Amino acid sequence: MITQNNEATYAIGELAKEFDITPRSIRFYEEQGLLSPKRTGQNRIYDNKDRVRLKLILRGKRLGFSLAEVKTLFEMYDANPNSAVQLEAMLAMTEKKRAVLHQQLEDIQMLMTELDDVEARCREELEELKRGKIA
Amino acid sequence: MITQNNEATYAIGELAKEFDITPRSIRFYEEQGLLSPKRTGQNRIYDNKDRVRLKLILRGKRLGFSLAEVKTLFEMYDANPNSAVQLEAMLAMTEKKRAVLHQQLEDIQMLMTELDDVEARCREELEELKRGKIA
DNA sequence: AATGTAATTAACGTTAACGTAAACCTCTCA
DNA sequence: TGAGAGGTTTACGTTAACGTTAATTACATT
Repeated sequence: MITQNNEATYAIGELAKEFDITPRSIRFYEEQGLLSPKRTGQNRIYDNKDRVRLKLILRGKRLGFSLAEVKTLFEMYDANPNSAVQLEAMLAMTEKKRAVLHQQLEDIQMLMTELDDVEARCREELEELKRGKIA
Repeated sequence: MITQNNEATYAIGELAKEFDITPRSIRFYEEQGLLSPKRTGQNRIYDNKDRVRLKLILRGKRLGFSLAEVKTLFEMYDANPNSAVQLEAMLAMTEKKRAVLHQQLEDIQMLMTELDDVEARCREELEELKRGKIA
């Protein structure tokens, strides 16, 4: 879709298809204060800045950030774009996330070890059953 | 607590303390059909079998099983204790869980790589800011 | 005019595992 | 006898990120 002043705009369905999400999700992001597209009457019209924001939202999600976290990042950026403060806040968040991931890695590895144990015991008992030791 | 016939029993608060959970949790497990203690009037009285069950519930949770999954394991075991069928069902569940964990491991490792990228870019921009290239 | 496609708002539903009152009983110890 | 400790049931609240109607509107095509 092209408007008079040569600016690309998008309908909600277009963005939804492009990023493989539902329109419901996009409206939800708006409801949460992460997007604020223009309107044509009732219909939402997204411009390039909106599209970039949406991209950033999805990227943040892939990185394991909650929508609330993405929102605070946006707010910091809007208040003070590309400042040292903003960049350091970003670093702080990635550090925090990294710590969480590290903990999760350890948890999962412990679980796997425990699963190994449980499996081993199961297999032993099955062997005994087959040999008729119990049955 | 000791009864006439020399069988150890437990009040809900005792078990809660021993396993470091709340009485509410224990009641919830009962509500979900995972426990069925005797009663003295209204009060719940847990015997050794109940205590073992509770232990197994918590162990299952540590292993990443949902209460619903633990319940099906219990039901299978109750129907046919220590049978090959039961043991193989257990193995099937641990295998499934192992696959999930493996996927999670990969996801987390990808996230960490992405975080590395983001961090590196942040640090570069910070450097530029310090050198006054932008400011 | 009828049909189809895409959009809108509002609001309840979903999942898991409890947390959190509220209002009550009941025993024990000082 | 009065305070406190611990027990009970019932039932709504919590969290996140949407899914899923429903009822309506608007535009385009046939």
